[in-house]
Amino acid sequence: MNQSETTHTHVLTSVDVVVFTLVEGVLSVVLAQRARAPFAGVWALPGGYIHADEDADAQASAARVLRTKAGIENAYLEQLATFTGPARDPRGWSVAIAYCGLIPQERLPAPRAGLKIVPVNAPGQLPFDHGLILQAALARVRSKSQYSSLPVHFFAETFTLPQLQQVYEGILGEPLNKVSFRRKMDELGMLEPVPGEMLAGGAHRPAQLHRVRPAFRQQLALSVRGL
Amino acid sequence: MNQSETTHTHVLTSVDVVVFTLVEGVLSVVLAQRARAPFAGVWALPGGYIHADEDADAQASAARVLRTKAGIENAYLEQLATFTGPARDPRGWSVAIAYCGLIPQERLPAPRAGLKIVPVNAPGQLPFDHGLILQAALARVRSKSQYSSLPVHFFAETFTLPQLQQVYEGILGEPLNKVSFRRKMDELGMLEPVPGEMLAGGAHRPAQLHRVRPAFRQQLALSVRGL
DNA sequence: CAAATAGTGTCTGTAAGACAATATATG
DNA sequence: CATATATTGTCTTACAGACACTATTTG
Repeated sequence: MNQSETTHTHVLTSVDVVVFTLVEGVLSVVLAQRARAPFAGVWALPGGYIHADEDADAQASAARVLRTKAGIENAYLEQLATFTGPARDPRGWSVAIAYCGLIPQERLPAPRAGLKIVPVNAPGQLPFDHGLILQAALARVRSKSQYSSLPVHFFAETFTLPQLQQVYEGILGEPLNKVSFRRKMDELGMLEPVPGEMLAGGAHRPAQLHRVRPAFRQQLALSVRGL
Repeated sequence: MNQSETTHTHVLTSVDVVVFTLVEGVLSVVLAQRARAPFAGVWALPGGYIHADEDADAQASAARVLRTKAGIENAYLEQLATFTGPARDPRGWSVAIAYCGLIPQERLPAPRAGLKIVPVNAPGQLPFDHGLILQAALARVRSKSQYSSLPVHFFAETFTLPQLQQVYEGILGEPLNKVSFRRKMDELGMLEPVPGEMLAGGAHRPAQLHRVRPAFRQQLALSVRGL
């Protein structure tokens, strides 16, 4: 071995997770208060070191971090990007594998100290490069919402098409055509009506409840064109 | 600090680079022969450890690895994904930040021992999870070629629209409509004709040479719809 | 001028959005 | 029945692909 191969200087390797949820239609992100230095007491994205002895891969690390530091389980997770360099963490050259998560609000744990949900438009000042990571996650969610079924992960079991459309509109920040939206959802073929289940919500016709077809539960449906 | 934070078990952190080029219209990938264990002598994706003392970030590591292990400079690089886990490298739990690169064939170094360019369809058996990484890179290039200007990075300075269309067709593996292709390229607004420069290539009308507008040199033009 | 490829004009079909009609709840 | 929202039908418009025509070179 020559020197360049033996000098694999150790770098700090961690995961950071951006978990989105919808709070009354507003796209929001989960922040956790840091327990220790650096930035002790500061609100930040949930993150932590990889535990080589227990994590099957970095996504498992992300799930573990969410569970232990935020009490969150069963979020939909996908890898976002990896943020690296000598300056992003004061402890030294670091690698942060960032994950992007979606979860319905009702699956979040009860409000607790050290955990808060804030609108993505006003996250406050974030430590490290967490502001950058948040922006990247936001761009990812908005981008994928234009051509995939990603937003269904904001719902637990069943939902109506008008509810789903509202969620898409909340994420994308623009109104969508009702007919086109329903046509698209129909073409994606990923939803099915729950027989006999309607959501009555006022002095008007109730809406049909839908759910994700089992075959699509773990995967996303991608549309070739936009929604 | 509690135990879970002090036990940030060290993991091996490296970069792997998938560099694509076109060899007579065939999408091909650069492989380097491994100099040392594990898999000494085996053909693999160029890769190496991050050097915290000299790399500004992981992309700089990837550029350095390409330069030192393959003699490649000035490739267009973008981060692909990060591959992790205890099993992908026999040395232990590892993190490989994978990059995807594009380069025109004429910018590749002269043929040398320990370096080869093989068609993506017949890369041979690759060590680690490099087969998986290659497939992911391939999917990325094909996907982005459907809605972005990514393939212009297979050309050095100037090219004709028919040449560019052939490249898109080679990557996507299907013929494209000439009129639609030119309309799209025009809409993207990223190309400009080189005044007076034509490519005469036979007993027929010569083609106008184009180049990427300076403003788009370092970025991609994204089309909302497909090409 | 014949042949070959470059580049353009135009038609047609498909898909998205606008508009509006119908359906079904509550009070 | 008045009202409000769900759901569906239909028209219009925009855009991608098919087709064909013109342009320009070599031999």
